[in-house]
Amino acid sequence: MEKVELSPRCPIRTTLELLGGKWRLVIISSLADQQLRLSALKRKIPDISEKMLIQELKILTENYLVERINFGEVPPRVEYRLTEAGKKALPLVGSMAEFASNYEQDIRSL
Amino acid sequence: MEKVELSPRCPIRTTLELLGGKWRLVIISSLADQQLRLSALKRKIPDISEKMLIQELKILTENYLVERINFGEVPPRVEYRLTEAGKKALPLVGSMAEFASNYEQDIRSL
DNA sequence: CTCCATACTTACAAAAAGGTTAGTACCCTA
DNA sequence: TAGGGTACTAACCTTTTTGTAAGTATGGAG
Repeated sequence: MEKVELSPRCPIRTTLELLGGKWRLVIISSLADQQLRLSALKRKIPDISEKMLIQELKILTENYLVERINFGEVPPRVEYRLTEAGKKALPLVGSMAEFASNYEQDIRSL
Repeated sequence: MEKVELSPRCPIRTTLELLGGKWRLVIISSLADQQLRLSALKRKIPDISEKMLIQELKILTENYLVERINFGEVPPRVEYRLTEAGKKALPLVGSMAEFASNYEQDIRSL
């Protein structure tokens, strides 16, 4: 729930602390090519609960992976986008996609 | 605890189901270049509990990412190694390491 | 015949993650 | 002045994950 303080130098652990869990990478990949408001993210990730979405966005923001832009309007308008550090998680998403596709291949031919 | 049945086609989800959690990728990266017996893995990952190590190895084995080799000796001798499918998780470990290193850079210059 | 080493199991408990539901604040519009 | 749309909070509960501690099986060495 709070800002992550990194454990002593296992890069896997570091990455898991920042990006682990069911939703963070899904959120990041949803922001890959457009900044979106909360309501749009909700629509893009239909099965996430509102609580988790907001909570995870908050953590990602606190860790400088996502930036929150408040337009100060009423009704509220807030948009989220990846920071430069956050964009660097995208190759990881790519690796995961590739692993998944390889895996399904490999399993079928078994 | 049981063999994973894949959810309908989100590659991130697929990969998380197979490799998510605190230990699986650590185990996989420990087996990257040598097949090891349980006791050796325990030494290599000192802070994993025996139960988790065995449990996660079992799941990885059931999902064809790790192979269990039983030498049928007494006292028991069992070794674990990555399958071809398991080796394909290594680039993912690489991406995670790179992300972590980038991240620490980016954070420092902030 | 007792003990040892190794892999593994089981029962239980604690902690973390995720989900549900109801509510708040804000100003605008009707 | 009542209601609507949007982002967000809070209290509570369930489920999942992880950890702890004790115990099992095996055959050979002493």
